[in-house]
Amino acid sequence: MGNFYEQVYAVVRRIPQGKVTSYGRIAQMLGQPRAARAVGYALNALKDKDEKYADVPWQRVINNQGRISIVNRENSASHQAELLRKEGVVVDENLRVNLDVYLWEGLHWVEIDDILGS
DNA sequence: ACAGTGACAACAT
DNA sequence: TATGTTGCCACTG
Repeated sequence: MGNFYEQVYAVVRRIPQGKVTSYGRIAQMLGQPRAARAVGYALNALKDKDEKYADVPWQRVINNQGRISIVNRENSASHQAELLRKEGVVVDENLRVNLDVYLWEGLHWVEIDDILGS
């Protein structure tokens, strides 16, 4: 596992309850604006990890269109929707979230430096 | 070393 | 809006 994954998890852990962000925005925060797919890949890898990563709120990451990206895989998409609704995020019947309301502002460079410099 | 694989995103129809 | 296409990148066998 590369350090990139760890950086992704560190940022995702900072997303407050009731807010969401996108794969692309996380990639930007990490200084790699085109690594959106890799971010999704990193979150996908969480299911193969131990309880040490159980606190990563992966459900708070959706795509840039404000839509849940998980495709099929035994309804895990609706599962993500349920987790978000429990946190107070409104997810419509088409698995869409209003980013104008729930988008997380993200981290400032000082906080980013704190995370990456660990 | 290298081709294949995604929970992406931008752009074109 | 809704699809389809193309470029991307970290990670994996």
